[in-house]
Amino acid sequence: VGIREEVKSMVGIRDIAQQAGVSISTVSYALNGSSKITEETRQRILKIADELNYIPNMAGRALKRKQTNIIGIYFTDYGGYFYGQILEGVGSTLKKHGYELIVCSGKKSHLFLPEKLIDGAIILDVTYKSEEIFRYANRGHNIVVMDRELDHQNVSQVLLDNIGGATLAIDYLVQKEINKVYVVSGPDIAYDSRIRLETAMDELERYDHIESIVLRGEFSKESGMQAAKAIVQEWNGEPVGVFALNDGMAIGMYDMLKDSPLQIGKDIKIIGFDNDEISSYITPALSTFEYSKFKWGAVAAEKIVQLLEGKKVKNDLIYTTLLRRESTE
Amino acid sequence: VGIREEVKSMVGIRDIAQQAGVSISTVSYALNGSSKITEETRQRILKIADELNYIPNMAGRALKRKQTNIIGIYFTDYGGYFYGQILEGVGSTLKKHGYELIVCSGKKSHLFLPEKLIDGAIILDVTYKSEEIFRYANRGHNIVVMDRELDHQNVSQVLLDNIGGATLAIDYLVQKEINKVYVVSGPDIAYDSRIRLETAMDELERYDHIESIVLRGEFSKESGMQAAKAIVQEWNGEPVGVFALNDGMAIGMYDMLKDSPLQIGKDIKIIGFDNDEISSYITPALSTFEYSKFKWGAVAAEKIVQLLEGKKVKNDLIYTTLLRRESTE
DNA sequence: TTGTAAGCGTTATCAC
DNA sequence: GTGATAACGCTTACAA
Repeated sequence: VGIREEVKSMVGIRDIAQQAGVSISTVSYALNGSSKITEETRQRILKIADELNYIPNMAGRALKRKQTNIIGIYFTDYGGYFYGQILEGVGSTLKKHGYELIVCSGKKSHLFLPEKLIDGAIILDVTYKSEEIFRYANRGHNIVVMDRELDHQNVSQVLLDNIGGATLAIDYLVQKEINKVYVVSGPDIAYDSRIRLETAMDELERYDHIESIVLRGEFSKESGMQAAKAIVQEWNGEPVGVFALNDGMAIGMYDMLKDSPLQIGKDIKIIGFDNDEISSYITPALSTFEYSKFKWGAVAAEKIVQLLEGKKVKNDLIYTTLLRRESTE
Repeated sequence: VGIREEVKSMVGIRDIAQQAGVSISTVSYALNGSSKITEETRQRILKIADELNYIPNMAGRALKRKQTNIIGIYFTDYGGYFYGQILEGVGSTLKKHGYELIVCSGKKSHLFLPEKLIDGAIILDVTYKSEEIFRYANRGHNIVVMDRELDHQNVSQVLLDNIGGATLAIDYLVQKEINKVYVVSGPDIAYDSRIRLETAMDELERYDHIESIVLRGEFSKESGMQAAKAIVQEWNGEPVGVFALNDGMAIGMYDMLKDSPLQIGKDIKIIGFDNDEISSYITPALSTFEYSKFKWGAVAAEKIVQLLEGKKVKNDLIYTTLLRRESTE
């Protein structure tokens, strides 16, 4: 009782060979579609393999082939909608090229690459240190990064056009008859945050009459609420603009502003980034920057395949477009 | 130019052995912390391994050990928020027990189990046929299912308390002075949908004065819109109730009802299931059934670990609670 | 066309 | 305590 049932002794190519009365190499050839074998024996072997429910052992195969045809994608966490779309893009593209995709998270899974469990990695994970990526790239592993700049022969990048987006965000806000613009930043470790912040501040400098204020956030809803609180406290009745560096924080601000005198779209004009699914459902709908997450993933997938095929790979940019909604009138 | 850079010839235990002037078995012992070795030689070997940047090869190890310490979780698709919470639960729990988690999707990845790339599988994926699960279970593989009933020595289940939820949903609606209740179903293949539908209809039969109508949906926003359209068309001015078998469809209904004379919460009282993140942001906020997705995942993870440890495992149920919000007044 | 045998990188059983 | 050596399941020269 309660004793562990051993996995039924696996059927391998030697079992098939024995059944078929041939050698294991013949079986291997038959299974792998080698042309060195009679169509007749192949059929016979295939039939037996099927009857025995043969499924090749990954470890044995990988050990010999030195590849698994599996790509790993790394995210900071498992957060929502955002990743879903990317995964659809990556997954469907990899499938076309005969690769499987697995989603990984956590420090230990970083080893999948040097352990050779996966043939390549796609990274959108701030907790994955660039230094570590470099180390693996130096070992000869192929990697695509979606969240940083990294110059290496074995690494390719697919980044968002944060600069275009952030510039446009500011330009759009300042034409709204506003004298004060808050920029709610993400964490410093996040590349997207750094670039958006830097760009926004540079752009704001071009407008002398605008007072600009940075509020530190963490890309989380909670930090958005904090930022909103600060804004409410120092509000002087004049309309203000807010560029939240992601939608999550903007949504957090909504939660806070609900119980304040500031009316979104009128007293406070908010613009986010990333086009979260929620952004179109909240009231008033949130202006934001959208881009095809599917395409972003698909392009990343193409890059990793090209790297693995030894092709020359250039970096790419995913463009963003402004969605004007009610939060900015 | 463009020639594929070969992965630097991997350093293995034989390289370490050579460097250290010992045999490979000694190295293996040192690395795996065997007590048959001088602390001194161990330190020396560890140092060399570190200098050489040694990382064990997964395939070699898995081949010998016959296990990988990796668990795979299977979802129907990569859809959003819902899965994120579950993954946090599964991932953190598995980590405690020394297992890694990978997220898989797609037919071919089903083979990871018999290929022995993963030690066990957690399934929440309607496209994973029960017949296939049975087949693998019969081969001796351990599996936890979150979306069906399956009686097998090597399979354990962690299901939602759909019956409790659906019963309560109907009871709650009928006390709202309503004479007509629509049930918007999910697809037949989905266990959760079947149980919720069945339960709701059974419960509705107990109320003679209530007219009940089933509208077929697919758990998608689009199918929710279709359902709403049908309801609007036959509306006679009397308030009606709707039990949407998931929040996604309820949200789709909102989209449609926006341009109709029916006012949500007054003319049409809607209740969903699953507590999507969006449900609290839409206006009016959607009444729904919530449950801890984190816990659901955590329990599933515990089950798979227990199965792998050969322990006796019993099935489990995750309870749901009604969130009363404005969509039902 | 088929068989023999070496080897992929580990682990683990023996001897010593 | 350490070292040969045989597996693990598969692929692939090379031989027959």
